[in-house]
Amino acid sequence: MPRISSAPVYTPKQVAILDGAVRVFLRSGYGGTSMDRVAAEAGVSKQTIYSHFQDKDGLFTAMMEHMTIRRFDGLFDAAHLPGEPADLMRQFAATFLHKLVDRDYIALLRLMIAESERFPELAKLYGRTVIQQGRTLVSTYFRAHPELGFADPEAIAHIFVGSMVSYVIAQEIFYGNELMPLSRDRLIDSLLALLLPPAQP
Amino acid sequence: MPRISSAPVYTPKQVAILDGAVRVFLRSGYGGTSMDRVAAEAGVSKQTIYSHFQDKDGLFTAMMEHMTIRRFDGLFDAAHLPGEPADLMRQFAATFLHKLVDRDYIALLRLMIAESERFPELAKLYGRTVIQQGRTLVSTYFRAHPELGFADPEAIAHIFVGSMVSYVIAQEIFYGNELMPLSRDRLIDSLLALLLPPAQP
DNA sequence: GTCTATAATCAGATAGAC
DNA sequence: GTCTATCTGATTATAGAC
Repeated sequence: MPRISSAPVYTPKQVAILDGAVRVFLRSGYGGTSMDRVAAEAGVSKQTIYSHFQDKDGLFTAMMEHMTIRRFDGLFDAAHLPGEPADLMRQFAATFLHKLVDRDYIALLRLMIAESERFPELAKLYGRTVIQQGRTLVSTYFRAHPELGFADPEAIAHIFVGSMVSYVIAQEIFYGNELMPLSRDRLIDSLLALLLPPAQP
Repeated sequence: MPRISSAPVYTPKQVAILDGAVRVFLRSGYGGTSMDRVAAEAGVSKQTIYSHFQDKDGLFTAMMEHMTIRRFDGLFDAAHLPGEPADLMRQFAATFLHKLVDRDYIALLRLMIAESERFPELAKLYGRTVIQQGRTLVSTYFRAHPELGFADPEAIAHIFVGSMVSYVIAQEIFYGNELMPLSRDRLIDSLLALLLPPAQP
């Protein structure tokens, strides 16, 4: 089965460099990361990095692609299970939110947004791998269940996925948990109440 | 009427510096901005900037606060109009989306997210001024209209506001407009269809 | 292939004249 | 208060030995 993006194959030393780069870039951002720091974190010399990756941009790009593909490859595979829409959608939402509310995931999202103008190809890769894949999966499911009565499955899919993404941004990045708490369960309950109103007898 | 945040008063020269800082920071980010560039853009010398603002961090903080307060002060004031919920909510959504889909607004949002870890007080200011204010306004409206039948008005308010915020992020920052077009009208139509299902006779 | 040492550049911050 | 000129440290990238 062909994938949207294919992951490059890396040698163990390259993986060590990438892992060090992940730790530093995700914590300090692009501008706040020095190649010396990456070298120290990866346990290699700086020249070794330059011999495997073209320059700082090349290392950053490789690391971000690596993370995006690794983290989301297969994320949506388990969602084709049978079952009642209410159960399936609740489980999908809970799994998706659980993946999103994660230190590394949030740092990756923040960095993708931060550098989306300087690295548009990275932003597009992320758009295809995460956002488009999620939205397409959900809208395909909605299309297969016309009894749900959605006139525009893609727009509904965006609302479903997008309110979870914005939840993470509001609560985790903009410190909403301190200012205006809102539990994941409350979000999921209200989402399902909107999408699956109780059937009329 | 007291406001959540009070805007500092700046002299004309300080405003000129801040305006130059806005242009450079929003375009190039924090790390990509040099004080020399800001000085050139503002038409003053670098030392003049340092005499008015403590250092690069201080200038950045002042500029971001300035933008946040200027841009959103009064944004939500006109939303207390009477009218049918369907009309009012459609107009609110259209106005809100129109404000959000704007070059400067998107650049500010991107920069806030990018620097939210290094400048947590800025992120909290943004959370209070934009996100919390929007969510509170909408949930207050929902509470005043119990006939809408929302069990958890705050969660519904998040879904309403959050799907618009994530729409901007997906379509404008992650190049969704090229990969998976979705017009504002389709989003608003589906949002209102979910929130305001046709009344049963 | 990998390391140590170094070159060249750049940016934040300041000194001192006017 | 504002400007020109400068200092200092950090950073990217490379040269050359092993």
